[in-house]
This record gives sequence, structure tokens and C-alpha cells, in this order.
Amino acid sequence: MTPTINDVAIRAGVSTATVSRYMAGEKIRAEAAVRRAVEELGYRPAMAARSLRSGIHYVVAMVVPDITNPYFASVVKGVESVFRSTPYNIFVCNSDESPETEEQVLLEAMNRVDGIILAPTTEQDDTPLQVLERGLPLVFIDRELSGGDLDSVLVDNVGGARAAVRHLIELGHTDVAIISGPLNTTPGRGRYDGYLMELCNAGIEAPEAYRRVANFRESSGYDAMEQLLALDKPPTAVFCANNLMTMGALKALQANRVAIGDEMSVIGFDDLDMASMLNPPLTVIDRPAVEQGAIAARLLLKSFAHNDAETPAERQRIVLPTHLIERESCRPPRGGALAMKHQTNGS
Amino acid sequence: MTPTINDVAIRAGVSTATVSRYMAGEKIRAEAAVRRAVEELGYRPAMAARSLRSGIHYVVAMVVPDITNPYFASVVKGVESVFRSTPYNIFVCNSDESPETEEQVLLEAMNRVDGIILAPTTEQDDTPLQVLERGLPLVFIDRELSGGDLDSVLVDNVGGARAAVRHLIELGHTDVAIISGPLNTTPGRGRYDGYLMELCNAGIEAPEAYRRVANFRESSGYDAMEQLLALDKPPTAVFCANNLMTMGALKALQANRVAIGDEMSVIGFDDLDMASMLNPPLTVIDRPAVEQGAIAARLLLKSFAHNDAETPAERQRIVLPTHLIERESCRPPRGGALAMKHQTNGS
DNA sequence: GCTGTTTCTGTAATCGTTTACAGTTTTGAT
DNA sequence: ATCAAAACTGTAAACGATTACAGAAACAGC
Repeated sequence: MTPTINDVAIRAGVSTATVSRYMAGEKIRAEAAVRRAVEELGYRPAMAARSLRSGIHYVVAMVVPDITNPYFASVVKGVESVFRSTPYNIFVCNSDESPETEEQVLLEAMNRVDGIILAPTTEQDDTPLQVLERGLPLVFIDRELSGGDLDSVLVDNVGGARAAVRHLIELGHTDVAIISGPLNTTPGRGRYDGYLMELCNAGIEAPEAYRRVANFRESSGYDAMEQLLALDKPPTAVFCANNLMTMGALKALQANRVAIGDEMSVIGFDDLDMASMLNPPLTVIDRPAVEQGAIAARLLLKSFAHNDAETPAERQRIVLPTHLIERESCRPPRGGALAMKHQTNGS
Repeated sequence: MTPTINDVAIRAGVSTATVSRYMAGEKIRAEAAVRRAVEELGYRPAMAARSLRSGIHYVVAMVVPDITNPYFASVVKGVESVFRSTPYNIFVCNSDESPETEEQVLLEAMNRVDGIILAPTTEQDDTPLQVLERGLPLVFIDRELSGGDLDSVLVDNVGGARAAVRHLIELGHTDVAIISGPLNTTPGRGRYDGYLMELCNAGIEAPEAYRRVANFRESSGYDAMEQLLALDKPPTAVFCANNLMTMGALKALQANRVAIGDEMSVIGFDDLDMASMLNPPLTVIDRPAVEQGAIAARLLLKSFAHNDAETPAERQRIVLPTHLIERESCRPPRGGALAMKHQTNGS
């Protein structure tokens, strides 16, 4: 049905070897004839045959916990933008924040791709190590393994969280809560630690009930915020450790008629497209998501090149800076306004 | 390096054929031995060889204009959810709203995948037809070709747009503008037509300047809104034909200190995760994005089954309903409030 | 025209599976 | 125990490219 290299060879009156070489861009004598044959037949090499023989698939897998998370969508876009100018295609796989799905996906990917960009669901997984053992280049993005001097592109989670908390403290807050991600993920733990460190640094000891460990999903942010509001003495400010949980928290505040900014200062990790449109506009810690993806892609490409050269590439651990985008959702605390309101309502 | 079927066969003391059959789930006598060999070696079939021989790749391509558009991200998620329980993997490719990139991607995909789910950038492209000619199943999503009695999963664009405009008219608006997508795309033209029809139906003739044809991107929505505001007599309400342009329009309104809802009613096509959090909460026409993806995936799966059975499947054109989510960004017009403000400012 | 060198070409093996075909073993009925 | 049918297995030929290797053609210098 679809033409093979043999069809082209016959039509051009040469051997398949010559056609193959022509396709690879080598200089051949029968160039004109071969080009014509290729065009007339609309020949395109069968990737399966090519991969089988050469061992190269021209595919990289990109494994993310959730493609509908705008952060990961941006990362994917960054990866795409780099690979667009190469012969590589991209598998995008959702692991759905589930280690089992992730393992399945990785094993599946192992013998169809040339490299993997992975945002692991947990730091304790060792499937990625299996992948590396098979000699497959792998670069971690956003998250890494606990062992890890492996290729990875991260952001300064601790620094970002500290900047967030510092911002709140500078506004006068002492009752600062965190809605944290799981502590067995790089960003979960890093942001949690940063929160703790900055508070400690300021000599503030927040009650344990202010530390809600959620799961990076919107619903968990919602629940966590409700629990914070239900406290006898709710915090006056909260740091939400990712975009989805921030959205959940904001919705909870709205549902409970708590004035964002005035009654409860909110700062999120990750900018949102709509952050500036919210009322009040949301103050966030931003990070370069697309850039992060692009860097990871280039790291992988470099890894390919080194594989060819037999010189084992030195591992790179790249940490990008975050920065504070100050909008209006963080304001000085108003002397326990919420706690009083809370008491009134409660009695 | 990685074990082949031959290694397994030797270790289990059988032929490769038997191992192959075991892997395919057939009943074999040496089952125990083969299972052990497979496990001990960690054997996984090389996809390239399998594809070459059997002609099946277990890959489908999903081509979308922009993965960072939450709508398409949701569609991808829907597609994923269906294929997760099958042996198929998904290529996600951005066409970046560019017909050239799309063509390139499609040609590339043709000999590595078993089927394609495509949101074409334009209705006039005929690369998709080439794909179909090669016998590759293809289902259109969100958009179709003008020729088209082909498999496709669409939404009722005309109906949705009409509902949007009707809602505005019912509130008392007569000066209703549209920020439309390109007219050579299915949703662009459909929503534009719906707008026109519903206005016509109500006996309203909106000036041509109220019809801004933009390109589905946020920046174009922003610009279009600015142009509307610069008119001598700006509209009192605007229908934005997709989520990105709605965001752009809202930002333009904010930048120009126009009160959304009070001075300018806004209704968008596609819900946004944050829509309910905006001030005022955004009224939108919603559609089932994840579901749309899932349906497309099932259509493709059905197509595979029919291909096996040699019975050419009859084409399906599925149109899903949209529905109005009424929030607070659409209110009755306030007697040319904006026009007056505009004049005052302008003089 | 001769020779040596460079450049190009063709032959055929190879990658790791699947599968038609023929051959073998098992089963079950007698 | 015998035999036919049923169930399984092995041999070897594909699938469509790439690539050593050896051989042919072109080129250059004399």
C-alpha cells in the first residue's frame, strides 16, 4: 500500500542502499532520479523499520502528573518548542499523581523512546532508576528523587516559599498557615521547609494546626482552607503551595464569605493566567515554567549527543529562581478580624 | 543489552514462536517455564520489531492547536482516560494554530501511528484527506473540514452562540458585539453565525464595527476589546468566542477601567476554572470538554475494530450540546453609561 | 594511457518480532 | 492398544529499513 524504500529504488533504478543514503542526506550520483521517485511516490520511511535497525526511535516521553494543570501544560509547551526543530516526537503521558500508573507508563515507555522527561509523583520511587540502568537518558523536572545527583531542572522551592512567607511577615502577619503539598515530593517538602524556616527565622512559632498537608489538587486545597477557617483562632494569612490548591483555597474563602486580602491574606505558588483578574488580584510566587521545559529538553538533547560520543555526560542539577509578583491579596492583618467574626457566627 | 525474545526462548527451552504466543496471551504448554524466564530477564517486547512485523504501532496521535489552552488540555485528558485501559499510547502534538506545522506533524505521524485525533487549524486544509486515503483512521474534534461527512466530535457552536446572544438580548441589550475566532474554522464560523442569526432573529442590526474577527488567542481578544472601546458608540455587551479571547477582553476592560457587568456585559464561550472567582463571576457557555475527548477516543477505537473486520464503519458526526452558566458578568444595560463616559474622557 | 586515490554504489546481513505451515504431542473415544 | 481429532510447538520467512564490506566508477596527476 504505502511505498517502501524498495519501490523507490526500483523506480529510480538504483539499490535500496542508495535510496537510504539519499534519505540520510548523503551525496549520491543518482540524486535527481531518486528525488523524483521519492516525490512521485510520496515515499516516507517506515519508522518501525528504521527504529528496529538503528535503535533510534526519535521519540521522547514526557510524563507529568496532570496535563490540565496549567503549570505542566506550560512545561510541555517548552519541551515541545525545543523538539520542534529536531526529528523528535513527544509522547505525553499522565501519571495522574499515581505511582502505579507512573511505573506502568515508564516501563511501557522504556522500549519505545530514546529519552524521558519525568515529573515523578514521589521521591521514593525507584522505577526511574531502572530506566537509567537500561541506559535511557532521563531528566527530572519539577521534582527529583531523594537519592539524586541526576539530571534535573528544578526551581528554588525553599527560596520561593521563604520569599512568600517573608512577604507575609513583613506585612505584619504572625498567624501564617500553609496549605502544603505531599511531603514526599520535592516541591511539597521544599516549600514546606521554606515556610518553616522563614517563620523560625522571624522567631514565630505557628501552631501545628496551621500546617495542612494536602495533595496538590484543587479539592484538597478547598478542604484544607475550610479546616483552617474552622479553627478557634484561624490564621490571618495562608501560603498555598501550588496553583491548584490556591484555587481551591480561594473558592473556599469565597464560599465562606471571607474577604480575601482583608480578612485573609493569600499568597500562591505558581502564577495563574487569571491571577491579575481576580478580586483582589492574587499575589504569587512565579517561576519560569516554559523555560523550565525548554531547559529540560535541551538537557536531554545534550544527553543524546553524549551517548553517541561515549563520554558519559556529567549530571546537571539546574535550579531556577522564583520571584514574587506582588498584587493585592496580601495586606496587613486587621487585629483578629476573622477570629472575632468567627466567634460571633459561632455563638 | 536488553533481553530479546530469543533470550527468553533459550532460557525457557522453547522456540521464539512459543514465547511470542505466550506474550500474546495464548495457552501454551510450557507456560510456567516461559513465565519464569520472562520475569527473571525482565523481558519486554521491542515495540519497533513488533510494529514492523504486525503493522500495528499501538500509538495514536492527538494534534491540537495549543496544549496550554485549558479546553484542549481537558480534551487530551479525556482521550487519555479512555486509552489508559488499552495498549495504546498517545502522541500529543501542538500545531500552534499553524497549517504548515499541522501538515508537517500529520505527515510525520502517518507512518508511526494507528490513528489520529485532530483539531484542524483550518477547514480548507486537505492534508487530513491524504491521511485518510492512506487508510489511517482519523477523527476530528472541535473542528471539521468543510467537505466533511467524516468522523467528528463537535459541539453545537451555533446553538451555544445563539444562547449567549439571546441571554444578552433578554437582559435588554441591543448593542451587542462579538469577538470572533477566524471564520475558516468550524467553531469560529459557527459561533459567528449563531451571533448573527440570533441578533437577526430579534430584529437587531448591529453595526459592522461590532464584529471583530480575531484569532482565538488572548492577545487578539485584548486588542479587539480595545478597538470596541475606542468606538464612538461602544457596545454594551460582548460575546467572546473562546476562553483565551475572553481572558484578553477582560484584561482590556480592566486596563481601561471599564466595570465588567455594569458598564460592559461579557459572556464567554468555554468555562474557565477561575470563572466563578472573577469579579464579577463570569457568565459563560460551557461544553463538555473531557467528555468530548473521551468520545473521540472511543470513536477511534471503534474505527480500529471495524478496520479489522473489513466492514467500513459508517461515519459518525457527533454534536454535543452546550449550556449556559449564568453568573454575574451580564447585567441589563445602563442607558449608554459607557458611551457617555467615553465622551467625557474623550473631550 | 596508466595508476592511485577518491567517491560512489550494490550485495547481503541484520535488527526483534509475528505467523503460515508443517510437524509433534496430547487427548479421548473405541 | 489404536487411531483420529485436537492442541500445541518449531522452522523459517517475512516486515522495511540501515550499514559493513567489497567492488565499480570517476577523478587527478603524470
